[in-house]
Amino acid sequence: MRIATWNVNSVRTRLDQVVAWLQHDQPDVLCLQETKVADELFPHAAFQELGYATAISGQKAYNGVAILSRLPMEDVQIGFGALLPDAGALSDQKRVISALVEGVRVLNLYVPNGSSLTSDKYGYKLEWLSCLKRYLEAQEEQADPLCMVGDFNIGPEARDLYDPERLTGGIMASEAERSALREVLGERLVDAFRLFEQEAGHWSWWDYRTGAWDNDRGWRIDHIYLSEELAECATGCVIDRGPRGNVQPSDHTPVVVNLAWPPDDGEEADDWL
DNA sequence: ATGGCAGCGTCACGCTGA
Repeated sequence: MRIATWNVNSVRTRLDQVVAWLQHDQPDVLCLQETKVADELFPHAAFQELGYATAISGQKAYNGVAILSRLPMEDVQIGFGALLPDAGALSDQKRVISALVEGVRVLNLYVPNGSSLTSDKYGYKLEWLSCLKRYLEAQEEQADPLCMVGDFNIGPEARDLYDPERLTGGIMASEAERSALREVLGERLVDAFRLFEQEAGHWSWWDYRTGAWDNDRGWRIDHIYLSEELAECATGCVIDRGPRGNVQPSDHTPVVVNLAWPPDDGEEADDWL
């Protein structure tokens, strides 16, 4: 099973690029962030024509997440509110959607950016991450293997930033954000990309401004996290830089994980014997 | 220290993102 994540910065503006990428890469599941469209205007048909079912949680102009799947998708859950009745206003912005695919809980997140360390939005980001931690505790009780993907708006380590000396401590690289993310991951979730690649220089986002793409000044802020039973099945995880080089690109590019899932029945039988 | 680029909503430019 191949699962991908891509912040497309408007699914309508990027529709042709997303369709082309789906046809080329053929993931089983593609999770989108920043769809920036109200549900009634979501371009379902373009994806259905390619054999992908759609699960969406959108709003006008900002945020918005979607899951596209060519495998059967069950039990779609929208917002923190689906598992946390007391999530309240933290569930208002459309940043959380999940679905069960082949017995895997695919959780698609668009973590708030936070704007700057002195902004109210920064406090909201930390609050939101703390709510996510509680949400995952509730999810764990359901006992489904978890594949948590999305735009985390955090570079977890120095090797995830093009200029760690200058950027560490600032927005998306502050200790409070990083430690909130570590709390979310706990002992349960591992970064799929880092199972296969230890070096710096692998980015998923390049600022539109100041020639960041041309100078390869990027960050790795789009991640795929796996619970243990899935991590054991991971056979590769790559960042596909290609779409960032498109004409009129998103500022993010897709991240893809390959899983040998469901596990081979024969192996299970061997284990059992 | 600041703005730079892009999308949206609604039609001139402010808000938001990262």
